[in-house]
Amino acid sequence: MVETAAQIGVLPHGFYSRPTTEVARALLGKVIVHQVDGEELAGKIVEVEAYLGLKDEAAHAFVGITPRTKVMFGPPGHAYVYLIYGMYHCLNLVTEPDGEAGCVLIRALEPVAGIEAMQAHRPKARRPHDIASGPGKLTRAIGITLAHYGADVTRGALTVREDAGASLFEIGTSPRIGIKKCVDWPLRFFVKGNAHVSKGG
DNA sequence: CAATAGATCATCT
DNA sequence: GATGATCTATTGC
Repeated sequence: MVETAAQIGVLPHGFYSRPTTEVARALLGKVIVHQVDGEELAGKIVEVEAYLGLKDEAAHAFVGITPRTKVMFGPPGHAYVYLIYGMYHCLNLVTEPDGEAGCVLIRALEPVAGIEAMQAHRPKARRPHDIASGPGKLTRAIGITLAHYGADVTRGALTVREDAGASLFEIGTSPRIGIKKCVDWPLRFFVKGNAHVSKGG
């Protein structure tokens, strides 16, 4: 890799080696950066959901280790990407120490760099807050695919960085969306009042 | 504005 | 062979 200065502010593995709900809340306000052809496509995380592995019937990792879920049982700070409904990718970040399963689903981003390229990836988005306000939307906007499965998010083209500004915001909590098990667990977290959150804000 | 149907395929049984 | 951690367009109040 050629980047050096570009890696400043990247969150270390230790950031992810903690209880999943703690990491989920801490990820709000952080910035996901995907470098494509020398251009940076970046967005601030404004909505996430925690999936607790073996304790959580709604989590993919609940069924145990399979070719798909094994990355969640490995070391933290890696990407878990999967295809849902045959056409949309979802991006998760692996949490908990090596050997324990857990991940955080990234549900919405507020675009901060490379916005024109993101818009080009999402021709159907009519307004800025339509570009990445949903798990399937953001992966398409910044170009995440199954090729990113298992990628180390502390180095390489896809990274997560500290937020540049010391932004203060309130964290909202709600049940997770689109699942059929553990429907009442309050594991969805979002930046209150932010227009880029998937459900109204 | 709310409800619903259709698109489409990797993964697991 | 069934099933989704979704999005969009369309229909119907």
